[in-house]
Amino acid sequence: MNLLSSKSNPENDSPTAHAIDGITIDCVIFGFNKESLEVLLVQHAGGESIGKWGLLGGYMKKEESADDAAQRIVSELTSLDNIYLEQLKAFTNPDRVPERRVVTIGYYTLVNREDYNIKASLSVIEAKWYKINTIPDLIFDHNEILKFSLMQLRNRVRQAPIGFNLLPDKFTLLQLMHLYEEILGIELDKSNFRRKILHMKLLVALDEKQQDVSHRAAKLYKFDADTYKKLTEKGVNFEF
Amino acid sequence: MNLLSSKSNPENDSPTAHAIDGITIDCVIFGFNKESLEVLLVQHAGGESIGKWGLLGGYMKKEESADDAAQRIVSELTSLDNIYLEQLKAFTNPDRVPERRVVTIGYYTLVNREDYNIKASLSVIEAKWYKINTIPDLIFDHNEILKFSLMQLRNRVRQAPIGFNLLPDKFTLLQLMHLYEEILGIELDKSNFRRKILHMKLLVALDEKQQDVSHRAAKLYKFDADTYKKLTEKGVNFEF
DNA sequence: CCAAAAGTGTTGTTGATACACCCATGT
DNA sequence: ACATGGGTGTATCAACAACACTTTTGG
Repeated sequence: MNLLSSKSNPENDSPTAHAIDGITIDCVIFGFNKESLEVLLVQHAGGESIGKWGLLGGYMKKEESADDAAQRIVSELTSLDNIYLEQLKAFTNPDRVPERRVVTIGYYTLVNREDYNIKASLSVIEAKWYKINTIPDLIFDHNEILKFSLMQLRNRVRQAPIGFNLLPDKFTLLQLMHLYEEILGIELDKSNFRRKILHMKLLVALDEKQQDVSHRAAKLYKFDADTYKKLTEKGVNFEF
Repeated sequence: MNLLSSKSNPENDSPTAHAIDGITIDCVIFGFNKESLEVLLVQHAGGESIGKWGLLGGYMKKEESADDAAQRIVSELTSLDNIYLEQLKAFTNPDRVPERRVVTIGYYTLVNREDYNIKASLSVIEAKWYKINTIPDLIFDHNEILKFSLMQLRNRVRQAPIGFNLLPDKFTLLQLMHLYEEILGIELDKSNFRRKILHMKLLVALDEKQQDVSHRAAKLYKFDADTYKKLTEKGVNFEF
């Protein structure tokens, strides 16, 4: 009756015939600078495509999960811990890497550039921020991974307040608005944005104002993660 | 300067130290029956957990992509081609399978039960539909994969009309409404649902009615994929 | 005083929600 | 005639878009 036998659950099979050359992790690291969304790329050091830029990557070790591997790889470069990290998907095209069969699991992360800058000097890999619309030709399928991550970011940002991870702890409403404008590629109305975002009760107004600006100083706010958790069950709508 | 050397792009490294035992594909196959959402599970035939149910799975071959592998594996069981299939993510917990290091790439698919039933007899694996809220204990981390796929389905169904893949070509508005009610776990107002869905112009009214029902026969509709493609750029909102 | 950005108020329109009601058909 | 689901109409309310306006501050 069961001609396919154990094929129905192949994780029990002997794997010899199916082994591949390895699994890597590649991370799209997003940052926000003034008014533009940027990505951290690293210099390709060895191998056949020397000199080209690519995403930060590394091998997944046998005894760690992909999430752990991604956290490790990112903190090796940036010294940042506990950053927002989310898996994109596995990229498995058989000829995505010449000669060998390497599957990569894509991740994207949102970092606060202010935190990053403090510790960037610890890094020993050549790394550089690129604006989202001036990305060069990258190694392997990294352009594809990047494109996918942008799509994912645009989707996720509408459903959860992940955008806050790109900003400093204290920010103005217009900074936040510019962030959304840049990520979503749309223009927003100042007045309507204020009303909507304040209505959500996710922001806490601080007793502080901007310093050293040549115009009226704006009030600073911080994101209230606790309130968010309480609201999150009902589903918050970040459509702008 | 570049102490980490080629580590920055590990896909160029020798893979020997990192090789894992294999990559499998596991598919959550969703179907819709009368008023309930169901999942197709298969009997675990060999290995240590004999007799247990699990997701349909198979090895990814060295020369195929994960998408191709998933299509192949599903059509081997159901004889269905060209079904709606989407990658969930990679599941990589180091001890998700005892003894060996097997990473699986999860997929979910939406099938039309009417099509499926016709050809089900070709299958040689024990397979059975389970209602979404009566799922037994599954092998490995398959319960986790299933849970994740449900979450994903609920999210995706709000943003694109993928739900249609679960219905026959011709359906009534109330069938469609029940589908959304079941997937999202909410109650909908008949009148408001009609208005909203017809407003979208994604449905084409057919010159046909239900047959053999013991009440007023409802008009049949079909989904218009062309109109959807035209509308899809502006973003269609399937929030109910 | 002017530029530039912060911040407030008003108004028309749209769309969601709730609910009442009529219609067609098989038993 | 009545049960069952199919299908229509309407009043109310909340959210959003557009846009005009006032306030604060540095140069």
